[in-house]
Amino acid sequence: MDEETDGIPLNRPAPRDVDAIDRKILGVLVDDATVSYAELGDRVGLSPPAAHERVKRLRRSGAIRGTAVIIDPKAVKKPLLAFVHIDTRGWGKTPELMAVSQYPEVEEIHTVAGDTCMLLKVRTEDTRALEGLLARLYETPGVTSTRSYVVLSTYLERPVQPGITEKWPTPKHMAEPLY
Amino acid sequence: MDEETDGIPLNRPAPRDVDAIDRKILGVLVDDATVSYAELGDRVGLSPPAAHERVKRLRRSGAIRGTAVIIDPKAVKKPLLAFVHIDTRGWGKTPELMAVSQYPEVEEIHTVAGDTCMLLKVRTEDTRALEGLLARLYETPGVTSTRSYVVLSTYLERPVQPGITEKWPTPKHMAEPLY
DNA sequence: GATTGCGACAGAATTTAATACGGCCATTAT
DNA sequence: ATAATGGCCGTATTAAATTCTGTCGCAATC
Repeated sequence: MDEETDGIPLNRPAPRDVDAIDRKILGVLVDDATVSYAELGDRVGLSPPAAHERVKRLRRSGAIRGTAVIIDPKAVKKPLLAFVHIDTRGWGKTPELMAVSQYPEVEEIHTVAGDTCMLLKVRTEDTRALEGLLARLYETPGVTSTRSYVVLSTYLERPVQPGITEKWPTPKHMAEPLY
Repeated sequence: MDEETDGIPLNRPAPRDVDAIDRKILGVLVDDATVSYAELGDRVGLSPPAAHERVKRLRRSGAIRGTAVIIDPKAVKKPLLAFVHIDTRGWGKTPELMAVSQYPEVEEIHTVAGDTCMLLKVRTEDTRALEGLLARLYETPGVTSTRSYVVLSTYLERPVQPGITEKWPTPKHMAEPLY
C-alpha cells in the first residue's frame, strides 16, 4: 500500500521540485550510492531518517531513476568505445533501427539535429567487433551511410550531475537576444 | 588490515577474470544496485554470503568502479543534451581544454579518430546555456571550431552492460582478415 | 597416487544499517 | 488566532550486511 490503492492513484503531496539540500544529496549519491543514511545525513546536515525521507521522495518523484553499479568496460572485454553517426532515408525507418538496442554493445541511441540523423554510442571488444556491428547497421533497411568516431582516450565520463549551471552573461559586443 | 600493511602492498590472489556468474551479478546490479545480497544470491544461484564475496571481489578488482544513482536530467534542470565536436590546433593544447571538465554540464570528454579531434557530451538547461558553453569553448586557446549535435530524442541510454558480444562471422564474399 | 594447501561456498551468529513510529517546531491556510 | 501540514529529530524495531566457522572440490606437490 504505497503507490496506489485499488488502482486509484493517491493524490501525491505536490512533487515539490528539488531544493539545495536535494542537490547536495544527489551530489553525494552520484559519487557513491553505497553511503549509509547516517553518513549521508552528516554530509548534508540532516538526521539519518530525514535524509532517508528525502531520498525516498527523490525516488518517488522520479528524480532518482535508479541505482546502478559502474562497470569498468575493460573488465567485461569492451575496451573499444566509438560514436557512430547514421544517415537514413527519412525518419520513418527507425523501428528496424531500434533493434540494435538489443545488442549489449549499444549504450545510447539518439536522434540529433545536425549533419546526420542518428547517433550511437557503442562499446566493443575490438575493431573487428565494431566492424561486425557496422555490418549489421548497413544491413538495416533505411540506413544509407555511417560515420564512426573511434575514441582514443576518455578524459571524463560521469553520470548526470546535479550541479546547477550558472547563467551565461551576454557579451557586451552582442545584442541581447529576444529569447 | 585489508589493502596493505605498512605501505607494502599485499600480493593479491591473482585477479581472476570475471566468469559467467560474475556477469550475471553485474547484470543484476547494473539494473538495480539496491537489491539485497539475499535476492542477488537467489538470482544467480548463490548463498547471500557467497554473492557478497563475489561483489566484494569485483569491487576490489576494479570491475565495479562504484555505485551511483541515475538522475533524471529533467529533474535537475538539464533537459537539453548535445554532442559537441571540437577541432583544435594540434593535440598539445588539451590541458586548457580539460578545464571544461569542471563544468557540471560536461559529462564526457574524449579524443577521437575521425574528422574531428575531440568529442564532448554536454547537458544544459536550454539552448542559451549551451550557447554559453560554446562561447567558453571558443575562448579556450587552441580551439579552432566546433560542431554541435543537439539531441532531439533519446531512445536508449544505459550504463556499461556486462553482456558479452558475439563474434562476427566474416561474410562469404569477403576475404578473411589477417588480424 | 596420496596428500596438502588453497579458493569458493553454505549455514549460523553477530553487528550494523535501514525502516517505522511518535513527538516537536515552523510555516501556511483557514 | 488557530488548526493543519510538512519537515525534522530521537528512539525503537526490523531487516540486511558482515563476520565467522566448517565443508567441499580442485590443483599443485611430493
